[in-house]
Amino acid sequence: MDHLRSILENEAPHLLEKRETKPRKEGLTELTDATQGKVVLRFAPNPNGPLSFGHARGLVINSTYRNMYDGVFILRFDDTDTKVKPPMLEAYEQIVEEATWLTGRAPDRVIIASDRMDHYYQHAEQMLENGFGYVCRCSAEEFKEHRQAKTNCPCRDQIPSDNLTLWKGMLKGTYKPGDAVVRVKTDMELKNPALRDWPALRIQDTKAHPHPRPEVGSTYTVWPLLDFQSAVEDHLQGVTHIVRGKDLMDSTRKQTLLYEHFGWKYPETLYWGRVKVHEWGGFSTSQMRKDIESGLYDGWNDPRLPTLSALRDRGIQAKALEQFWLELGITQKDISVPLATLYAHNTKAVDDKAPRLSFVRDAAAFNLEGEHPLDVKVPVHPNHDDMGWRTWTLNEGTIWLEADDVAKMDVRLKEFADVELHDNEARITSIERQDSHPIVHWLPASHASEGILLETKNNQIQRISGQLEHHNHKAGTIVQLERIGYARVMDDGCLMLCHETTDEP
RNA sequence: GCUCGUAUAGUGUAGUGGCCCAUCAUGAAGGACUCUCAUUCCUUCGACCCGGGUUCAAAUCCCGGUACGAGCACCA
Repeated sequence: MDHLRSILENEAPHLLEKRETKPRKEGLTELTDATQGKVVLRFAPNPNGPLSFGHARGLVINSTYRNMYDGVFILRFDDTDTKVKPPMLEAYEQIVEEATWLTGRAPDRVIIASDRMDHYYQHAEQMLENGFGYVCRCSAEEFKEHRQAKTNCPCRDQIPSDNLTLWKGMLKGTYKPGDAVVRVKTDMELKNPALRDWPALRIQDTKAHPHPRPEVGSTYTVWPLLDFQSAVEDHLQGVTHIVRGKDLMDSTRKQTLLYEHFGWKYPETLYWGRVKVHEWGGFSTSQMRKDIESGLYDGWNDPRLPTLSALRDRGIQAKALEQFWLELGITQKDISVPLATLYAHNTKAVDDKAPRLSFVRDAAAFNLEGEHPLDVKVPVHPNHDDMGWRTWTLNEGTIWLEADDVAKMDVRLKEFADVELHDNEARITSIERQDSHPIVHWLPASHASEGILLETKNNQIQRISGQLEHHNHKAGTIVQLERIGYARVMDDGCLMLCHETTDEP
């Protein structure tokens, strides 16, 4: 090897020079077949509750692609189930608002499936007329057997006119839920059992389970299933690219078969794997809904819940969520991530703007003894003089110290003086800083009031009481409590810790 | 069971046959700066699932195994 190297050095030294390393890929991978200005993307959450952490991925990825290609981003409500996953009326508005907050702009288009039933009916009829769909009157169990045995169900051979008659019957309310369903004719021999003559529309009892939107209510009893509704709508909206979870891979295959029947071109599709968060495990919208109704949680923005509104109320910035999801990209791997990663992004988003504030937990009172200047001036932000100063006037002698710091005996009151602690006395030993005194945060009693810091820990909300520095930050401001962490101002006396601490093992 | 998918440091991620004794972030440990246990900066730690094959050359291509995940709903 060394010999070869020396030969090369003499004969062709340029071969030994290191070539420039390829730059690391930045941002999302390019979409295939994407033309600037011609890309149409959509994200379709079920409005059966407000958005949660996982939904942020769909929003961030799709809207980032929208921006990359100067395309169109559609927010679509797939609200076609009134019984198993009934929509929540308030969620429609809230989701649009949350999506706007997260992506920094309103969706280019908002589509509500329950407004567009006529389109789905038309396409169902077209399907029956052209013989690539049929009305199946088998029970779910009966059909399941056909699917497994790869045998055609008797309804499959009905001629279009008979199917149309049955379809009219479905619309008129002749059948009850489960009595009739419209199927897409694929092939019962297909390798993947999920694709064999899949159901496209079914009957729902909207008298017993009305749609929560008053303009829809009990108007319709025949409803499209996701695979059909979504496929037709994607075509009508001219969607060019779909990015979605890989649990929907079979959905793509079903829909591609439908597109072939209609003679449409299916959008380019990308998938991501499942994401779990260490600290949260599994949460489903319907489970959260139950737990809120039963009183286990205070509401959708309960800080223990992984909803977007809860995260937002805890002071997680849209930018941090965006960075977090972009960093994960769109791999199909199933992953489990710690919240620490999100918090690291949030710290970056928040620190430079966060005013500093003192909060003394489990405050112990001390009398200040000794000579000292009357005023203490502390910066609002150590790196930004232009953010101003906090001035504390020490006309009274009482100061607050954290219970945990009291044990240290000799401490440096941050930005002020070294003191010795005896009983309830804090005797000033030096105004100048002496080495080796641990620096602690503190407050003069005249500039502090009783306050509460809320922290989510082990799925509990801890209320930490203490003395909070007087301030006039508006509710919603993210401050940094010195030596504690970032917190969001709830109201004058109450703060919420942004990044909960984890107990050391 | 059938079908489909994925496997790179503790956690994520880059890498599409030679730029790779493998990138970046996060994490952990140490340090500098700092009158915060913050921010910023520096250093260190640590990985190509296993076994075959193709090739002059494999993290990368092929086959097999293993592990994990998803779908097989008249839910989305």
